[in-house]
Amino acid sequence: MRESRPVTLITVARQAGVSKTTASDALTGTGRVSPATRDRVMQTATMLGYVPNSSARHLRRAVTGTIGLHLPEVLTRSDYYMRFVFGAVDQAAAHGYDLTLITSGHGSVRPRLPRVDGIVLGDPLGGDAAVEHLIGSELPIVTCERFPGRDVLDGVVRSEHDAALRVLLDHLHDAGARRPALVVSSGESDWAADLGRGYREWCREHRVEPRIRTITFGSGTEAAAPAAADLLSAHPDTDALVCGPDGAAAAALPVIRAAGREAGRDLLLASCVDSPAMAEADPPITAIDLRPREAGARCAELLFEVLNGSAPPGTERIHPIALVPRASTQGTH
Amino acid sequence: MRESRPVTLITVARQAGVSKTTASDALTGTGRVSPATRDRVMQTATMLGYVPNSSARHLRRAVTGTIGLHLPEVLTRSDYYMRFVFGAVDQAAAHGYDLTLITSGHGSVRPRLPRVDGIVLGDPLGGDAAVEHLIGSELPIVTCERFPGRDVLDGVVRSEHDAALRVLLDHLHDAGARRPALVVSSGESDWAADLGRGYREWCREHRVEPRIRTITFGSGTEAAAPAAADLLSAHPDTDALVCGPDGAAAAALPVIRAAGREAGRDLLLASCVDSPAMAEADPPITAIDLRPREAGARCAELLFEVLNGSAPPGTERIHPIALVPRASTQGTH
DNA sequence: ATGAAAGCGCTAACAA
DNA sequence: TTGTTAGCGCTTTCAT
Repeated sequence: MRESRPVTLITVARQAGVSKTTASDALTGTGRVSPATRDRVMQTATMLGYVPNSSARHLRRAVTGTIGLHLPEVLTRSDYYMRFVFGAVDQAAAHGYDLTLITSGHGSVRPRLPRVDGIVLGDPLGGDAAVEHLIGSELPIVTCERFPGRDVLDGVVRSEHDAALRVLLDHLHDAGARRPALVVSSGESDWAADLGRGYREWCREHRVEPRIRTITFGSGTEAAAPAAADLLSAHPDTDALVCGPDGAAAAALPVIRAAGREAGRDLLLASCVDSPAMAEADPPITAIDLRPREAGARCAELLFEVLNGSAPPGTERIHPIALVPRASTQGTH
Repeated sequence: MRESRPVTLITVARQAGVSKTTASDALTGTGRVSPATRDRVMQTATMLGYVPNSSARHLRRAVTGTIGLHLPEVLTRSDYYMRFVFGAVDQAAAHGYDLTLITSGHGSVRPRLPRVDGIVLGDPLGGDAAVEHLIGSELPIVTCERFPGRDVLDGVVRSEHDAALRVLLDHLHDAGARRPALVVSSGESDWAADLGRGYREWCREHRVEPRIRTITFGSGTEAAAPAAADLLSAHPDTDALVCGPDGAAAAALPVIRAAGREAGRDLLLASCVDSPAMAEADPPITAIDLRPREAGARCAELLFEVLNGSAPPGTERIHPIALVPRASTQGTH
């Protein structure tokens, strides 16, 4: 037997012997009703299993109860973004919000604005038309990492990737590496730009020549292997390899073996993005844990604060990230 | 300047010189209006950038426009589930539906039923209290894989894992393996039960003794390594290792090396769940591609058909899966 | 401290 | 073929 009739506010009100208004005020806790009636109403509500109809509520309040999330189109390849999404969904749910994934709308001609109260942009890429379009919408926007070439919008959650990379390079140095090389994505993303900068600065300070190979953002691991191979053949005395893109370090492992080197011994290897693949590689690969789930949650959190006015526009929050040392940077001591 | 006033149905109607109803009928395509006015209304709608207010629509139609998705609590560890979710979200979006992730509600005492029009259960585990609760809700339910010990609910999308495993075992046999072993999850999931059955049948037909180690569903890769190690030391003449759980095969690689064996040469290795980690392992690991994204999409699709009555209750759909041979099962020919 | 009434934007029923 | 009216469930005036 299907549920006969959903329990509405009126059901509760009648049962508790009060008006719609009072019932509403009691349940939403506006502090307008006496504690006594409030308790009574709440009790009957729980008893009847009342669940507010969010469509009606949203209609009345002229909000959607939904936030939008846009990510670069590398989704399925990336453990990082998957976790980021779940963190954001979690946090949204905790605030009673839904989350809609905003696709870049390859199909539709004029990408329609989604019905959302605000937007989170994960790793906004410079030159991304969809991102530009969203920014033009005047909706509250929080980004994860800065949008290259623009001021902070309503809010930003970002990490100090340059500093973290320098910690990683110091760690490699401690393990004996003197000529570290870097495989990194091109700089449309603030993250990649940060990494490049941190690396170059470190090299300057340590008076070593930068050895960089750049691959397309989101190109994934196919591009990483050739880049690593090229790097190792061009500079055979490289004693440490740092890979930026998610998963690239794992893809470099076969290349390293093919070059007759041994990861973790005569060639240190590290990744700027941690993932299960890094932990389970052989040898396990040292990586920077970007804590994507927390990052996603914090972006959503900040957006809610912007929405309710408790965070001023332009708020910037630093999301801490951490080095996870593993066998791949053990060296020979 | 914030958007002055959202464009509503009335705006469109007035602009097109028709009534609310006609505008509505024109835009929803009920076939009540003349083609001429229909075109005119649609044109003004696009011109004004009209976006229907889904809260109002849902309120009126007495639906939520949302489907629920419940998964076993192994989410973050599993590439499979991540993809599954995105497939379902995609499909839902294509039908104008939102998707709410249903958590097992560790926090709340009495797990509240979510406001959804129907539910997809991914890999429902026997004995899962949250799943039982959802099933008791009388909401339309579609499962991915059968719910152990129960009849098909409103619909099921499932794959023939036993058959696929037999194809895999034949493949190993062709590559010279005669004594294959299996690491699999315990049988609360229909998937794992299927695998166990397929393996035992194959063994019986080929007159070899089954060599199985069982680990907890969702325990991830920590449990897989010891199980594999135990298997190899108990049966040193094992010449092929098949791992069920997502990622377990990659975790087995170090164990295999430690045992002095070489994966793909004197010990074939395969996984029952494909993932990027399998493709990028060294050597790349043969696996069964479960096509999770498509599976998620098909579950959502079937649920929609159940909701609009075009699929009869109890509908069962087979989701094809495929073996992806890689170097890890090359053997010595 | 509480009620009554209006109305959010939409669609289904009833008219014409 | 089209228009008018009512009402989905809720919150917000405005009144008491």
